[in-house]
Amino acid sequence: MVKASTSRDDWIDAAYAAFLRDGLGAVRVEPLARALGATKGSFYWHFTDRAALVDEVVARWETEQTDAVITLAEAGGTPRERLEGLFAAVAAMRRDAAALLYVEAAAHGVGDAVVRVTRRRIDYLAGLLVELGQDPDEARRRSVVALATVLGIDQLRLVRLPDLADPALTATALAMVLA
Amino acid sequence: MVKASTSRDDWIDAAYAAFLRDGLGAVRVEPLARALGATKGSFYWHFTDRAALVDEVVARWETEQTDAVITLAEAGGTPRERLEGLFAAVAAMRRDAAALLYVEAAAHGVGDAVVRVTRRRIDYLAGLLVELGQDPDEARRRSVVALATVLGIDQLRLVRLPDLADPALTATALAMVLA
DNA sequence: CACGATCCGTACGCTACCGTACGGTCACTT
DNA sequence: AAGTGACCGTACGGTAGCGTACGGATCGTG
Repeated sequence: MVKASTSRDDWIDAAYAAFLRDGLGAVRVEPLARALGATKGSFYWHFTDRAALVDEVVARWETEQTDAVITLAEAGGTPRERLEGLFAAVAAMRRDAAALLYVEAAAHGVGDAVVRVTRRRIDYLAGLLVELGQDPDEARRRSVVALATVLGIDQLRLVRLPDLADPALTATALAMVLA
Repeated sequence: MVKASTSRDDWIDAAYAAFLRDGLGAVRVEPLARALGATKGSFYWHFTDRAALVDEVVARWETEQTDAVITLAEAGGTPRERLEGLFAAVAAMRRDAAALLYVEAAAHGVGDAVVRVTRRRIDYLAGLLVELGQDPDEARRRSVVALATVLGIDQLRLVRLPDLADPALTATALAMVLA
């Protein structure tokens, strides 16, 4: 039996999936409607416009890929455990094309949200490094570098580089941050 | 006095500028024509289609942002000097939105070229690190991490993070690669 | 049963872009 | 002066997407 109706959350689910696969640019109303077996009539009932859907996708990105990761890391006791938990959580998470978000943010009107999330990420990591005894300024620089590395690796993944399969990569990156 | 005609190179110049500013997606025939004060009639005389222009842009990206950088680094004598020259050249270069290329490559049919350039970059850096006595596998991993870091920082730049202005960032990154 | 609210499909106009057709201009030749 | 080829403008058709108008269906409730 087919779905009777398409809820607001159905639209967000589909949009988030499209975002993970191909970036924010892939969050388009008519293709999503086709994929859902619905029409724009439904969409424009649940949302005022495409931008509203994009906002929802970015909000979900923040909770799933920042709140959740930090919460997971906080499970650790010592700062060292939290740091390792953070790296493990980030390494394990499926981010797919989410890296594109930084690139597409401005064009889609969600630049502010992305900046805020970026700050939170850097602040959290830098805080851990300070707890581990690093100099605050140096900790901040290393945090920026570490975040950049994750974003860059996601980007490299998009062009399918074999080197990225190496499981030792995470260990190397962690060592480089701590050294 | 106005330009009499619009040469093939004029088109490529304008396209490359648009690429640096907003990525490959901004390489569009009609907007470029407007910017050049020309029309599509000129464009389709010089190029078979938009893909041909995109290919030229990517070729230029390779020579300017990979060939040139490696050539510059090779000016150094010792491996250490070449490594520092490489980092300095990369830090000094205006890449702007070129980071987007990794993201857009597949969609615009230039994935192969980007993969080849990426290999060259990693190979060159890994070679230097091996010369400096690092284990080949570890050198490769660190090279991947270093390249990813540059790409990621370019991405962060797109959302205008203040931390990126810190001139010590390059030194930190270099130290992390060497440590 | 009736009726209002909720939800959705269809059809439309609008914009932006790609690529083509075709005619016109201008500078050299001969 | 006529011809030729390089170069370009204009006009067109085609596609893909956004947003709106509006009519119809369905369902809960009095």
